[in-house]
Amino acid sequence: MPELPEVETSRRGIAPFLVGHSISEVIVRDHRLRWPVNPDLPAILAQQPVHQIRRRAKYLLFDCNTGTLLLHLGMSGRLRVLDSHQPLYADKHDHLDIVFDNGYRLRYTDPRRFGAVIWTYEPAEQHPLLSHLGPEPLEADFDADYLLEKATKRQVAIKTFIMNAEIVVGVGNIYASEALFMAGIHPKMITATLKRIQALKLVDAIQAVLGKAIAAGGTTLRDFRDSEGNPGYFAQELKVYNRAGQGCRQCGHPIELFRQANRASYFCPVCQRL
DNA sequence: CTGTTCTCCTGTGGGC
DNA sequence: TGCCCACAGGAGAACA
Repeated sequence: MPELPEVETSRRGIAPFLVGHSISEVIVRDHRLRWPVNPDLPAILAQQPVHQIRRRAKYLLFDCNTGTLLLHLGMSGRLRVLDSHQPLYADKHDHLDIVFDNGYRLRYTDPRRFGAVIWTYEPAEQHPLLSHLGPEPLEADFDADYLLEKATKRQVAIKTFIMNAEIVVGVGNIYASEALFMAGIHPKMITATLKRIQALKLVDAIQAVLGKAIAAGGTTLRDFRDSEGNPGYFAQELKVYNRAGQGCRQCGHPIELFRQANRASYFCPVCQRL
């Protein structure tokens, strides 16, 4: 479910309630996430202040005194902040609560349990899950020169390439399709044939689509909700994703759908060229 | 090494 | 209404 804009929307929603406050209690109702939740987590986190909540790729990083809590939402994860006046009934998939000493409670919900909650004592960026990640798409080191340099060494379809977190992080199936449409590039194009002008357009497109999606509070196709339970509004701005058979917003030709690397891939055969 | 496919899990929507 | 199948926003692991 969540790609970079949805994770960033969640971060912005929860941080004001939690940053600077200490954890008083951690309740793990189901430890069976992508990796089992460390049984010592409640003891480790108790009484620790959360100094900041950062995002790296699609991970949220809660910086504490002795280490960092890494949280990934997987496909169906959600975060909410409950206040002390709300009823504490826990639903079927409410797997974890982190209670803070100001009365707020961070609740992690994840029906498919593809998400992860991991404690690390080492600096977060040195953790094996983070240490091989590529640049953040919205930061300066992600540019056309970088993308071209990586692209010329590969023989992969461009959509697979930009969804590879070792190349650039945060671009999932929705925004990969959207960015390629904006850049006028066919999703099957082989990376090694990428021209400089296309690399420039693609970097611009990735940054533009992610930026607009963050501003809209993310994309809600079905599940995604921000920390207050509201949907994201970028779904209505999608140009190709989930629009198979509907007219291209630029040329009117029906949007096509095919399976690429086991994922749905949407494109306009007129506006996007190999 | 590169590139592709499989896998984890539950919920939902479409076809019959 | 019910049953069955295909598929869903991620990404590590296993495979060729």
